[in-house]
Amino acid sequence: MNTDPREAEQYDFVDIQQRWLPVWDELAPFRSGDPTDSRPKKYVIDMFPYPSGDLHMGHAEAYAIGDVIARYWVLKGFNVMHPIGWDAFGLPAENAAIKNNLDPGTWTYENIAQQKASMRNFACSFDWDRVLNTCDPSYYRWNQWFFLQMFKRGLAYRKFSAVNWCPNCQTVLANEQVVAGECERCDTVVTKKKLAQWYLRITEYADRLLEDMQELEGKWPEKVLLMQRNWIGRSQGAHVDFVIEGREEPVTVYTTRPDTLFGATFFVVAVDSDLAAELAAGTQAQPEFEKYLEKVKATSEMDRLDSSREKTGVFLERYAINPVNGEKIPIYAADYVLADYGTGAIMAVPAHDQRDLDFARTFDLPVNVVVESETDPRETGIATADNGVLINSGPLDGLTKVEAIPRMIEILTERGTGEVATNYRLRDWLISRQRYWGTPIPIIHCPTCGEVPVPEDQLPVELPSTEGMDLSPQGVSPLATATDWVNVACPQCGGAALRDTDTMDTFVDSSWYFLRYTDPNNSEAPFAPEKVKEWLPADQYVGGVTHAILHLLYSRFWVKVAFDMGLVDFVEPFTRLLNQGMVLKDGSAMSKSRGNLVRLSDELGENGVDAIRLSMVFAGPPEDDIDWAEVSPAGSRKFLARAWRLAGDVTSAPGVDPTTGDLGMRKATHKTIADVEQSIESMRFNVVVARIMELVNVTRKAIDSGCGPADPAVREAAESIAIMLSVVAPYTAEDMWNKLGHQPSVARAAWPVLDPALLVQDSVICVVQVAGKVKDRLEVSPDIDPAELEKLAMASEVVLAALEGKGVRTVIVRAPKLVNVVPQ
RNA sequence: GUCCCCGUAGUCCAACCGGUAGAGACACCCGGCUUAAACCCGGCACAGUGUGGGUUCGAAUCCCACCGGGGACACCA
Repeated sequence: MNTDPREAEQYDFVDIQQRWLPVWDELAPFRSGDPTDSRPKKYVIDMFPYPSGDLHMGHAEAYAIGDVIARYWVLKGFNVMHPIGWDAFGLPAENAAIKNNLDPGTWTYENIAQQKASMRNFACSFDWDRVLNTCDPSYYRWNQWFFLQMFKRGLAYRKFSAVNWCPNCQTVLANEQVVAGECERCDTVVTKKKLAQWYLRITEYADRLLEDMQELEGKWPEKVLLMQRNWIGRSQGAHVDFVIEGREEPVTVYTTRPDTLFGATFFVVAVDSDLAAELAAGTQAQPEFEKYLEKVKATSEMDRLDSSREKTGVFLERYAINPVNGEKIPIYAADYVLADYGTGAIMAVPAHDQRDLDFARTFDLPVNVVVESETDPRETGIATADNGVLINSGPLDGLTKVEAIPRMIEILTERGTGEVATNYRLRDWLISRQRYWGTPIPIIHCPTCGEVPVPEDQLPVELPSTEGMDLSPQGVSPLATATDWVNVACPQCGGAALRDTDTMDTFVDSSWYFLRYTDPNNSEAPFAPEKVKEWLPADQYVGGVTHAILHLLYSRFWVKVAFDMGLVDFVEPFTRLLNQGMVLKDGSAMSKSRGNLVRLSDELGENGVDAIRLSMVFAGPPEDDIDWAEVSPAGSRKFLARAWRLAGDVTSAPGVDPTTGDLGMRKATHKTIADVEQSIESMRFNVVVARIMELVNVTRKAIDSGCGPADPAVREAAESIAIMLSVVAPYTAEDMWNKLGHQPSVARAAWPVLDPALLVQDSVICVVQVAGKVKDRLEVSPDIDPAELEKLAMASEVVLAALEGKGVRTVIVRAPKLVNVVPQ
C-alpha cells in the first residue's frame, strides 16, 4: 500500500477532456428546441465570430464569459437558448481567395469547420442544432427579402452622391465604418468619390433610436449608450433663410443659436458643396476659389478634421442679407464648414462661436457681441457661449439666451424667414459594396422600367460561380464580369435588363441573425413570428465594445423596422448587454507584428480547456481587459486539480442525508451558494471563482483535519462545488460529478438549493470603537438588544482605558455589528 | 479642449445601504515531503485605500480641488 500523495491519482486534463466530450455529444444537454419543454425561457447570445482562422484568445474570453451565464441559467432550471453561428461573408475570405487562387466559399467553410471543432472542444454550451452561416443562400435570401420589403416601404433607396471610398478595399464604406478618417477594417485613409449607391433610411429612425435607449438605461454599459447618442448627434435649433444678392432662391442655414442672429457678421458655405461652386461661378473670385477647392481636395480627411489647424477660406465676392437687420454680410467658402451636415452653409457669429471667431481673426472680419459676458471675445480671442443677456439685438435685448432662442424662432416664423429645426449627425446607412463575397442586391436595372425588384419567388439571387472570375478589386464589383448572370429579362416588361452588381454590407447579415436563431431552417420566411416572440428580446448579449455603434446601432434599427412590419412585438433586441474586455499581452493588444501573440491552442495544450476558461473568468471583472502576462493558467490548473481531488476523497454514498452532517461545513457550503448566486447575477464572475476556491479550501481542511471524508456535509460540499464549478470548468466538474457517483451530465444537475436557515449565525463579532477607532471586539448573539450591547461595550476594559476618564458624549449603537463610543 | 470611468499589498483583484480594509489568486519567503529538484501539502509576511481639503460619531465608499491612468466626443454650426 502506498500512501505517498505523489502516487495518488493525478488530475489529467487531457484524459478528462477526451473522456467527456463524446458523452456530451451523445447527450446534447443544451438543446433548446423541444416544443413540450415547459421550463421558463432565457436567451443568452454571444456575438457570432467571423471565420478568419482558428479561434484566438479574445474568442476564448468572450465565450468563456457567455458560457458562465448560459450554464448558470440552465442549472437554475431555465430552458436556455444559447446559439452560435458564423458571420461568414466579408473581405478576408475574398482577399484570401485572391491570394491563394481559390473560392471564397471554400476558404470560409474550411475555417468554419475548424472554429466549430475548437468551440466544441472549448466546451461551449451551444445548441448545435441552430447553427447558421450568413453566406448560405438559405440565410442571405432573407437579407434580400428584407431589402425588398424596405425598398417597398421607401426605406431602401439609391442616390448619387459623394461617398467614402477605401482605396485599399476598393469599395465604398458607410459613415460608421470610417474611424478618424480611416477605413475601419484596414486603416487606409478614406477618400471621397461620387457614386450611385444604395442606402437604408436609418435617419428616419433617429428619434426612436434615441428615445428607446431609455429601455436600456442601466442594462447596457453607459459608455455604449453615450457613444450611440453622440453618433446620432441630435441637436435642436432653427433654419434661417438668407437672401443672397443676385440669386433668386434664398439659402437656408441651420443654427443652434438663432438668438445670436444679430451678431452674424459673415456667411460661410462649405467649399466642396454645389452651392459654393454655384456662388463662385462667374465672379472675380472664381479662379482663386477653384485653386482653393483643389487644395482642400488634396488634404486628407484626417488633416481636415484637425480643429487646431489655421482657418482657411476664400471670399466669394458675394453677399448675403441678414433677415433680421437687413445687413449685407460677405460670403466665404471654407473647409471648416461641412458640405454634408446641416445645409452646408452657416451664418457666422464670431463673438459666440469659437470656429467663427478663429476665422474672423484670420480674415480680419468684424466681431459683434450680442450676448453679454464677463469677458470680451474681441480681446480674449475666446468666443463666449454662456447664458447671458442679449444686447445689440433689437427685439431680443434684455432677454437671456434661453429666453431669446424661442423668441427669435417665433420672430423668424412670423416673418416666414425661418423655423424651428432639429438636426442629426447620423446619415443614412450606405449598404452597397463593390466586392464579390456578400449578398447580391436583388434589383434589376431596366432601361424602360428603372429599378425593378427581383420578384420574391425568384429569391435567392445566388452569387454566380467564381469559375473564371477575376476577384481582384477594381472598383467595380466582380459580379459585373459574370455576363450570364448579369443579363436578365426585366421582370416587369420582359426587355433586356441588368442585375445590380453590388453586394450588401456584411453588417446587414448581423443585423438580424439573432432573430433567425429562433427558426434557423425556415424556408418560407426569415423566421416564424411566434418563435421570435417566444425567445426575444434576448436576455443577455455578450460581445466586444468594438461594435458599440456599428453592429449594435444597425441591429436596433433593423428590429424597429421589423416591428413596423409587424414581424416582432418589441423594439429593442437585447435586454442586457455585457461588453467583455480584451485580452492583452504586456499592456497592448496582441499582434504578430508586435511579437506578443499568445496562441490559444498552445495555452489549451499546456493547461487544458478548463484552466484557460477559469483564468479568463478569474482574471478580473468581465468588462476589464486581461493582460495575459498577469494571469496564471498554471495556477488555475492547480486549483482545478485540488477541487477535483475532493471528489475522490469523499467516502459517503450518493444520496446520503446532508442534514445529518457537520454543521460548520454545511454553513460554509450554503454561505458559498448564496454568495455565488449573487455574484453571478451581478456579473462578478471573478468573485464567483474566488468563493468556490474558498469553499474548496474549507472542504479540504474538513476532510484532512475536521469532520473527515465520511461526513455527509463533505459530500454536500463536494457536490455543490462540482455543480457551481461546472459553469466555468465543465470538464473538471463533470469528472467530479462522475467520481461522486452520479450519472452525466452535471449540466443536468440542479443548482444546489440554498437552506436559508444555514445562513443564520449563532454569534457575530461586534466591533467596539472609541472615537471611530476599533478598540475591542465582542462575541454577541446576532439578535442582541441594543441597550444590552451598549452596556457590554461600556464594560470593556479596553474601552474604559481608551476613554482615559474622559466623559462620554454619545454612543452610537448599530446592533449587532458595531458600537462607537464618542468621548467628550 | 469638453464629458465619463478608474487609482486598495510587489502584481491581478475583493470589501451589500458610509460601520472590523482582505475573500481569492499570482509572485516572494519559510517549513514539510524528496538523495536532490519539480510536483504536492502547510504557513508567514506585505497595503491603510493617488494627494490635499471637507461632510460625518465614523469615509476606500459621499462632496470639492489637484495629480496619474483609461475611454468617449472633438471644425456637427
